[in-house]
Amino acid sequence: MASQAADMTSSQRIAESLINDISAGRIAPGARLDEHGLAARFGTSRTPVREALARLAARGVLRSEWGRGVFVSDYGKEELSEMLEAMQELEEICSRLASKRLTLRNEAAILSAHRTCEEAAEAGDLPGFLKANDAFHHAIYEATQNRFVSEIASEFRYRTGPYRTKRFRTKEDMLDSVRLHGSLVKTVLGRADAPPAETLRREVSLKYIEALDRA
Amino acid sequence: MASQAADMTSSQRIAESLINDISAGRIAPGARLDEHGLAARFGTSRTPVREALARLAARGVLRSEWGRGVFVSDYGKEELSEMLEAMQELEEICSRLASKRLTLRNEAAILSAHRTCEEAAEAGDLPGFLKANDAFHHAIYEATQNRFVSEIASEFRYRTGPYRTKRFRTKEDMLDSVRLHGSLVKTVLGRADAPPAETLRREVSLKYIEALDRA
DNA sequence: CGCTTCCCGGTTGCATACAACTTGCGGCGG
DNA sequence: CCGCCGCAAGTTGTATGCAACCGGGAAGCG
Repeated sequence: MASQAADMTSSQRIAESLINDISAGRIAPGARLDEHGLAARFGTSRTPVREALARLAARGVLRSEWGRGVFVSDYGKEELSEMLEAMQELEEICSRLASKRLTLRNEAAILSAHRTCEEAAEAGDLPGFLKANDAFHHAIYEATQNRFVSEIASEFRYRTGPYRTKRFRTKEDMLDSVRLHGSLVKTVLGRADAPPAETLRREVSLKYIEALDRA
Repeated sequence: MASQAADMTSSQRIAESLINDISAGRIAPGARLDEHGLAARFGTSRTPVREALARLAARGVLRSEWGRGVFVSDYGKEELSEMLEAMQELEEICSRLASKRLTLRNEAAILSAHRTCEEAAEAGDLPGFLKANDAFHHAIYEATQNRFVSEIASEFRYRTGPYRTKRFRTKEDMLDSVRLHGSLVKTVLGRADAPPAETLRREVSLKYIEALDRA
C-alpha cells in the first residue's frame, strides 16, 4: 500500500506522506498547511512542497485560497452528505462490476480481508480494523477489473478517510460495518441478487454525519 | 464555461487553457508538452507551468515520465473501453439522481440544451454540436444536486473529450447521439422507467473504439 | 561489420531569491 | 470611545540558476 520507493521525486514522497496523514486523520480537516514548515519537515525547499500541494489540491484533498494558504478540505453536513451519497453509488457500481468479473484470486482476497476485518472488530482493535477495512474495500475495487472505476472509488475513500476515523468509536460501530461487509460479500459473490440493504447504508451515512457534531 | 477571471494565478490560467485545448482535441493524446515552450507561449517562467502540469497530471489528464517529459494521456483500446464503461456507469447515476431531484430550472436547461443539440446535428454543424452536447450533459450533471457526482462526471468528460472529437465525423453520428439524448431525457423526466437503452450505449462505445483505428 | 562505451545536448527536478498580496495591529482623526 | 487608514510582518506566487538524469549519436574496439 503506497510504498515509498527510493527512486521517487521529492514532491511525490511529500504528496503521499501528506495524503496518508490526512486520510488517517493525523492532520485534521480545516488545518492549514504551512509551506515553510513542511519544507523544513521534509528537508527540502518550498518548490517540491508547492508541487505536492498543487497535486493534492487538484485531487480535492486540499483547498487553496489565494494569498491565504492551503487547507485540508473540510466538509459541512451538507457536503459530507453529498459525498457519502456519491460514495455509496460508486460502491454499488463496484460491487456490481466485481460480481460480474470475479476471479478466484479476487474472491480469495475479499474473503481474507473480510475475515481479518471481522477479527479486528471483535477484538476491538480500532487501528487494525481501519486498516483491514481499507484492504477489504480496495479488494472489491480491484475486482472490478476496471482501473478507472477503481481509481475514483479509491480517491473518494481518501477524501472520506478523515471522517471515517471519527465515525468509528465503539466496538459496536465496527461490528455494524462488518455486517454491511457481509451483505456486500454476498452480493459480490452472487449469493444475493439485491444490492446490499439500502437501509443499513443510510444508517451508516447518518453515523458519519452524527460524528461531525462530536468533533 | 470556465471563464478566465482576471484575478487568477498564472498556473490556474495555464491549467485551464491546457485542459480546454486537450479536451477539444487541439492537443492530441500522446503529444509531449514542453515546459520551455509553454512558458514562452504563456509569457511566464517555467515555475507556474510546472505547477499547472502537476495539477493536470494529478487529475489524470497528463502522464509524466521521469526525465522524459509530460505527455497528454493516451489510451489504447483496452483502457478506452474501461473508461467508457466507467463513464456509462457515472451517467446512469447522474440520470437516476437527476430524475429524483429535478427542478423546473434544471428541466428547462436540459430541454433547451437538447433542442440546441438537435438543431446543430440536423444542420451538420460539428463544432456547434460538440458544444451543445457538452452543455446538455453538464445540465444533467448539475441536475443531480450533488457536486461530487457532478464533479467526477465532468472530470471524465474532460478525459474522454479528445476521443469524442474523433468519434463524431458524419451527420449520422450526431443524430445517433441525439437519439441517445432523447432516451436520456425521457428517463430523467420520468417518462420512462428503464435506464436508457443499453444496446444503444454499447454501440456508442464501439464507435469511440473504432475511431481509434481511423486516427 | 557489429557491439560497446563515452560524451553531449536537452530536459526535468530542486534550491534560492525576489515580488506581490493579505492580514493584523497601532496610530490618528472624528 | 469608535472607526478608518496605513504600515509592517508574514505569507504565497513567480523568476532565475544550477545539478541530476535520460537519450541519441559518434568514436573506438573486437
